Amino acid sequence: MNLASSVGLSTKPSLPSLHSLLNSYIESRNRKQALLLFRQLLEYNVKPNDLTFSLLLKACTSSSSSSSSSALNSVNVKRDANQIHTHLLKSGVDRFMYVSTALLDLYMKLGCVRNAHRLFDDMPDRDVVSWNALICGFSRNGCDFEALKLFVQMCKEGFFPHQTTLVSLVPSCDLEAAEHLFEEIVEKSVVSWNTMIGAYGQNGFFDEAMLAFKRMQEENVPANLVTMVSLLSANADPESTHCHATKTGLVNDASVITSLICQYATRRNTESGKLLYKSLPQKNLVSLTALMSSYTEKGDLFQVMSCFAHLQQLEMKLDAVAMVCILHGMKDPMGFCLGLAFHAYGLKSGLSADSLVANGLISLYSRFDKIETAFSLLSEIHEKTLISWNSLISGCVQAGRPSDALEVFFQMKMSGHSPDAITISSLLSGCCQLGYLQFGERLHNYILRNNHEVEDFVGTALIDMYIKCGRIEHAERVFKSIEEPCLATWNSMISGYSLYGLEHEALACFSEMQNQGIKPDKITFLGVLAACTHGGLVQEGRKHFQIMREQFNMVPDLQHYACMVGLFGRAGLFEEALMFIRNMEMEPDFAVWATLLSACCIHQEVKLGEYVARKLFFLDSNNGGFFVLMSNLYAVKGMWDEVARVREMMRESGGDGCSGISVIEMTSLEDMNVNLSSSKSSLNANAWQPLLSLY
DNA sequence: ATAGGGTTAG
Repeated sequence: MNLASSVGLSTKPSLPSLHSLLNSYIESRNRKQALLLFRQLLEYNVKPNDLTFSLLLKACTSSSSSSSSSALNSVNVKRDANQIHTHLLKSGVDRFMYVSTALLDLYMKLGCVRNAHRLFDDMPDRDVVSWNALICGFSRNGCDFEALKLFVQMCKEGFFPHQTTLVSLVPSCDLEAAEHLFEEIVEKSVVSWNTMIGAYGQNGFFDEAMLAFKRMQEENVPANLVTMVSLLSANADPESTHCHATKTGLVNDASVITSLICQYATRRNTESGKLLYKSLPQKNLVSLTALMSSYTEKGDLFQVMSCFAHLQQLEMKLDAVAMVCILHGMKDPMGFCLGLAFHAYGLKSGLSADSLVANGLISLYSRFDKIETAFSLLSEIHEKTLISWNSLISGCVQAGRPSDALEVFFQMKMSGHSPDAITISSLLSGCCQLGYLQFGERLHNYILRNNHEVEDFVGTALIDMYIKCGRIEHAERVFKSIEEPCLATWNSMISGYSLYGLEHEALACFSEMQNQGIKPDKITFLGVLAACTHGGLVQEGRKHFQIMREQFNMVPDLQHYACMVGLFGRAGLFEEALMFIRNMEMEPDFAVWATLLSACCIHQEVKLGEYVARKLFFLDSNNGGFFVLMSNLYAVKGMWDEVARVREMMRESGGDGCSGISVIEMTSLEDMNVNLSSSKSSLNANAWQPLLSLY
């Protein structure tokens, strides 16, 4: 390839002319051209100086590849940085501190922490700027402890920390230390305030973020667009922030608009999001992605697609993030077809090579039980991240193939990844499906031994696993070890007690939860009502149903109604049950009537039972469950002719009444094969072999 | 120097 023509040079260039060319590449963010020019300069035996390197490094740092969000992570840039490093040493320009510092900064931005550190160690002299680049780099790459250690070392060596260094250290500290650092800053600039607001927000201290913002206003430091963005990501109220941004003129900024769209989306307000997007003078992909994501959350596929049409009208192209967002919205069969079309778009545009998009595709295919496709997608990812593995593991579990999930988990371990909270909670939920207590216990041990935090998700999954595997006392122990259980954790425990017929424990748990200031949701009430039903606590059930509607303004779902019908029916209060069904705000479904029929069986109510069975037949004649119930009801009353008639109807309708499968825990591979080789489960004994000796 | 859209989980 002719390098000269590719960068438009035909004669030996002078250094100043090369520098001005490099400057133009920096402006157009063209890393590749800048490097080509540099290579050509070497071919022409022009000696680069410190400015040449400085410009070249700037071109690398500011480079933005066409679409991928992970531009700076690419292997290519890392390779280029290493080459520049070599030439830097060869030419002796590394004696210029500012050039070495620029390279150090690039290494840090690429995540090459070790290279950066070595470069720093090799530097003959350091100044505050190079120290800052090093400390800031460690902090940005999540090496918080290192960053703090270096900060101390820097102070020991007599350097006075600059405000920048202090700011960059804030994310490395826990919050209290950050506050101390912050108070150390005498002249607090907008940037310092923004950093503190951001730190509060990222740690979930939303009230503190708001307080810091108020203090900042009191001290007459004017907010800028970063303040708005940080506030919004600290869950600030979108309306009042919107108001503030409008008054200060900051609402004209695209990133503020994007953040507002997102924050309105958390309140399910897509209408304001749409208006904000429309107000943008320059449409851009990031804001549009935020808007699409708000529609995705709401399940409004039509609006997602019209956003996509809008994007095409503007002749914009999707990038990886936008693609992932769209794929995430494909949740029904129609969506799956569209998802396939977007897979094709990804293949044509090259986007599907991005591991982000590949992960999104894996979840898409698993959502529709296409596990084989998901498997092959994973195998094609070159740099498999933990998220890629997790996507497939959770995909298998969701598709009802927990043993495949375990197989993938084993492969993941082999490839050198350690499970995180998401891996573990997915696997635990897979254990529930298999009733595989032993493996669940191993995961629990793994969590304890590796000091994994038993946080919301893992804690809830553990409790669920123990409950579904018959060990309520273990579930209780886990529950009691959690200091501040979240709503889902409380819900698990309440419905667990209810499942075991421990209605008083369930109700005690419910009131304890409210004492702790946790607001119940619909799932909580499902557990509470089920507890009342199981325990025959009619009055308690009535009371809680009323509390749910009147005190918490919730509209009951069909499941809540079914629960109540069961409560009345089991107590023999058939008139109340029927009145209740008549007064429902929605059409009773199969489950509601089936609950009543089952109560008829208990109380041998043949006449009502026949009436209900007819209802059920018209609602869903393919669901044969009510045949069995009816047949049992007649049998209890000794009405054998009727039993025979029902059995005959059952045969005619094709229902065999025995499609259930029981799974019991297997303690050896032989057991497993015996128990499951003939069932629907895709359990693969070979996959389990290594697991048994895993820990 | 501080920041904007996204994926995996109960």
